Amino acid sequence: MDEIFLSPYNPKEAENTIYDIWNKSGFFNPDICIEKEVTNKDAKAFTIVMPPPNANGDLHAGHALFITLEDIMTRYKRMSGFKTLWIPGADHAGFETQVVYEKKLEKEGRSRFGMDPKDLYKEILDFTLLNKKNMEAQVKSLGASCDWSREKFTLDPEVVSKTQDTFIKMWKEKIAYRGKRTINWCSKHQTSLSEVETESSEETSPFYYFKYGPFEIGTVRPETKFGDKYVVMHPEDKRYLDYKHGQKMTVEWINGLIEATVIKDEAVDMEFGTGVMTITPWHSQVDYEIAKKYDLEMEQIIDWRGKLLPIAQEFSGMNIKEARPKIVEKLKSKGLLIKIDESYKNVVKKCYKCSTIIEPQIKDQWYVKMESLSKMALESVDKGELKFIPDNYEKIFRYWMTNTIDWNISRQIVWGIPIPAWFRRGEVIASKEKPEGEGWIQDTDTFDTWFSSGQWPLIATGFPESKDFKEYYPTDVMETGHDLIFKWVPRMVIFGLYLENKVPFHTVYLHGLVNDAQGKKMSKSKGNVINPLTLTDKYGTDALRMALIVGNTPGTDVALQENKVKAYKNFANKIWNITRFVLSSTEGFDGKKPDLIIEEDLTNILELNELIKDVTKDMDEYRFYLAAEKIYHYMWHSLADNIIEKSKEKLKDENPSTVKSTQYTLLYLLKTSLKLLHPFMPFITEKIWQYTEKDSNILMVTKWPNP
RNA sequence: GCGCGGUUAGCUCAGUUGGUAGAGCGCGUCAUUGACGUUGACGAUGUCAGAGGUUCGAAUCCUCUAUCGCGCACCA
Repeated sequence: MDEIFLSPYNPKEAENTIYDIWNKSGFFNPDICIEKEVTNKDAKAFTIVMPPPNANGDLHAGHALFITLEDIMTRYKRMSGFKTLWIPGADHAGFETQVVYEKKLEKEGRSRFGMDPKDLYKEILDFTLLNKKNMEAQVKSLGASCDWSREKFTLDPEVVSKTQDTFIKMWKEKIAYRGKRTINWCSKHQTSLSEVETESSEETSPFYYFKYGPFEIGTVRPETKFGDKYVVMHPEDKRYLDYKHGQKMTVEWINGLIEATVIKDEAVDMEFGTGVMTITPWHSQVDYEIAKKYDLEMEQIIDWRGKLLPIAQEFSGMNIKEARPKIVEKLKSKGLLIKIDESYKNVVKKCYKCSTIIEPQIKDQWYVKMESLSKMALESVDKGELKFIPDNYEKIFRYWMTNTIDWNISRQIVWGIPIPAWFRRGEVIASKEKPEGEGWIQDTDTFDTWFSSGQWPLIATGFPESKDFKEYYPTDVMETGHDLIFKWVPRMVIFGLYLENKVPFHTVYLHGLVNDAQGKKMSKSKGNVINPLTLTDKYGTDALRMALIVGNTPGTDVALQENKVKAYKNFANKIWNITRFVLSSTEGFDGKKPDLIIEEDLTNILELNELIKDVTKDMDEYRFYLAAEKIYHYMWHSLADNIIEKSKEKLKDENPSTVKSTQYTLLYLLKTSLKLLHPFMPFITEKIWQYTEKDSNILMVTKWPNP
């Protein structure tokens, strides 16, 4: 027996060398598995595309969970004889990274405004590439058996080019279009945001009632009201039957007299407030719809920095927050303020990154028509081409796909894939090259990250024509966080169907959030963020992996408790000592199956075979949380506590065939257990394999046991 | 308001098609030095949120209620 077993298991030491052994073996790459004949040439493919971690910082606990899950699937399938490919990636994470970088600039007393966009881009690129290396090293330290030779970065030239091609195709087919409409504007980040990049929170705000000619109008936003010259009410509202649609009247307003026009429209809720409202089409989605319907004038009141425009006269240039009380004060002094309801609750939409209140603005943007695309996505679910784990997410997916609005794909940030479009007066052309003729100006906007990420399964496998694409697309499983069920998953499905007429994967496995030990969401402000790498340093990667997997059902959030990680470190040591016992008890044993296996050993082998059956079924049905626990329980409480205990007597038996039978069985049980455990605890199992199977291939490519 | 999910041992959570409740941590008693003290043996603790229903039988299926969490939408 090797001396290494005389001291307790040292995860750090093992992990440092084991990953290199795997990596150098080349077996992360299915081509090499075939070349070296550990996988059959005509084996069925199993492919996972890794959701590319953002290359803008350290991995968090959620990454550790998803890497573990995907690694378990990958290792299991590889051992089961599949031509297994797990493609890693790195995400430039457009807006996310730009926000991270802007914070960095802010700390340095700098700002992106005033910087040359090219310089800014270069700086963010350097920052990202540096972090990309860091991120990759962390992914490796978690044991990910992905094929690094196929890694892709979301800003690789071919990725950029293919993303742009898709856009041009969509433009030619009129699925992507240029449109002027209400957008979500973050005045801090100076960009528009999609619906999923905003978050709403309920707040209590003063609700003001003002006199507007003969009417009383209510509003929470007096600062937008300068230009309000349309007063809207429901056509059937009995209180206002005397007023006719289109009727004009002169009313006293914030900065003097204004000519107001009566508009009658069903959009007004008669029950709400006084049933009368004035509209501000430029800064409200609902108002915009009304204005468009009657072809009303629209005027911008608030500029892109959140300041009032000259229309506000004396308030011009003032920040809206500061202006609001002053405007109310002025209206009050003119006798136009009727009352203030201080307990009004409304929902405020905010930038999900900086919580700046979103200012609806009207702006030309690029949109993708969603209706026909979401219909295709729904059909693929109907046809059973797309399965969700857990299955209740199918409902959420359907809900999301039945309520789609056109998708704003342009962002006013430099860090991203440029939108290949050109403008000249009223003309628009989508093209990578500058169109013929003079006067064309290139679009400076970039794509929403999800526009490129949505094509990731295609692009990562080499769409549209590579050898890999033919072999590995459609992929098999998309494993990602349940919060991406509406942000990302539908977009991948849509692009897969749109570009290739196939769903990009047949199974969507959704994991939950990793919370702190009390089950509370981790957040920097609460200070309860657990860095997975401090846990792996302390207890080993295998232990963290087990702690994240056991008992964690798909879709359910998991509480990450240090105690639990520690418990699996103990387990690792237990395995180490089982090995120590088995190796020391089988010294001199030739390893060959003896002619006689005594009855007790047969029973033991049968028991393990039952476990293999059970675990294999769990693995096939994605119940990793059960499989892991069963193997754990078997090794500790059957193999160690019972079988090994009893073997001590048998090994002293006078009959050499009893001894041989016992030795053979102990080795068999240990080695088989290691195979079963390998996808979950790859490091320690591989490490031990080096001592139990000196002459054979590495455990990673050893066949999964048959019962 | 609508939707989804949870409510099981002190804590964090499992419980796959309905068949006398499980894990880890924690707790109690005992053991003690040749696999392992990062240990072993034994043990305690649950009206499975509540009520009603289906069933020979319900933590599991159905209905309602309470409560927590999350998501979406909220109209000036």
